[in-house]
Amino acid sequence: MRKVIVIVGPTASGKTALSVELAHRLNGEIVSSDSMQIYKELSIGTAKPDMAERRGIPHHMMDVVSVRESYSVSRYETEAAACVEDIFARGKQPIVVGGTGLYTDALIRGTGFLDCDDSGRTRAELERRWEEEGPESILEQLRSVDPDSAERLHINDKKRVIRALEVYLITGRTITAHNLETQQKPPRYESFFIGICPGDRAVLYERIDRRVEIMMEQGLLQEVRDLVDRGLMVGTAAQAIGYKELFGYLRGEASLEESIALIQQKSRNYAKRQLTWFNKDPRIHWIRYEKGARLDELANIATNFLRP
RNA sequence: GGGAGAAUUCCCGAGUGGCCAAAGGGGGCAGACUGUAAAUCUGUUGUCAGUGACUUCGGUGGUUCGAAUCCACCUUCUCCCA
Repeated sequence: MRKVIVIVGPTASGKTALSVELAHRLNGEIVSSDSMQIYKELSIGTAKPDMAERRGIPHHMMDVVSVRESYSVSRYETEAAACVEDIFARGKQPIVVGGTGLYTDALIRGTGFLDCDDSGRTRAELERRWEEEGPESILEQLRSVDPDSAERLHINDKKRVIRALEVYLITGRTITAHNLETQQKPPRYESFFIGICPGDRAVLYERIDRRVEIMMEQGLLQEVRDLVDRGLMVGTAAQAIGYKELFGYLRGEASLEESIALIQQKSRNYAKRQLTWFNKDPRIHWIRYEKGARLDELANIATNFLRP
C-alpha cells in the first residue's frame, strides 16, 4: 500500500508543475531529489519553485543546507528517507521529484553507501599519487585488490578509480562486492516511476533555452553576483549550471551574451546526460508530450498510470 | 580609386604537392555512472558498400603521374591607404 510516487525527467521538462498538480490530486507532499536545490542560497539558477508555484504543497529536501556545507548522496539518502517516513506517518502521499538520478535511486533503492569517511585523507593521498606516479600505478593497485572494478573503469576516470581504491583501503571491502550486495537487496520503497519529457528532443532544447532567458529576467545575474561577493561560490554549489558560467562575465572575460549562450549549452548537455540515465531505467512510465500539451492533460495521464 | 589578406567537413580552426575524408576543440548522437553527480568519464560523427569505392576543402579553368595545398580569372568577406 505504501507506495512512493517518483517523477523524473530532464531539466526543464515540466516536473515541478506536474508534481504540484499531482500532489493536489493525491493529497501529496513533495520530496525533492535535486542535488542543487538542496542549497539554501541557490534559487533562481536551480529553478527552485517559489511559493506561488508550490501552491501550498509542502516541499521537502529543498533549502536544507548552506553552500558552505559539503553535502553528499549518502547524506541525502538518509535525510530524504526520513522525510518520506514522516509523510507516510502523517497519512499523506510522498512524491519524489527531481532530476538527479543518483539521488532518487539512492533514496528508493536504499543503497546504503559504505561508511568510509576519513575526512578525505585517503582520497587526498591517492590524488597526490595519481599526479606523481600516474594513473597506471593506481589502476594497477586497484587491479590487485578489485580486478572487476579495474576492468570496468576507464583509465581516465580518475574519480571512480580513486574512489574504488579508497573504499577498499578504508573498509577492506571492495566496491564491487558492495555494489553487488545493494543490487540484490529489495528496494527500500515500493515505488511508481513517472518520466516526463517532450517527445521531440528539439522541443526540450527550446524549452531549456527559453528557461535560461527567463532566469536572467528573474535576476540570475544579481543572485550570482551576490554569492560571489559574499564568497559563497565554493564547493559543490560552484559547479551549478547557471552559476559557474557567469563567473567569466563577472570577471570581465566574457560578454553577457556569450555567458547566457553557454548556460543554455551546458543545460542542454546536462539534459542529454539525464536522458541517458533515465532512458535505461525500465521502471519509468513515460509521458512524452507534444509541444502545446496542457498541464491537466499530463496530470490525467499520470493519474491513469496510477489507477490500480 | 590603390594596397594587403581570407574563403576548409554542422561551427571554430589546423593543414601550403602525395603519408588528407583532412589535426584539435565545440556541437550533435550514443553510452557509462553506488559518498563532489547541474559533477566526472567513454565512444562516434562525409556517403555507400564495410580489408574498398565514391563525393568534399568559395566558383571556373589550368599546371602535375598526383592538388585543400601551385597558377589564372571570377565571386564574397576583412583590413589598410586614399
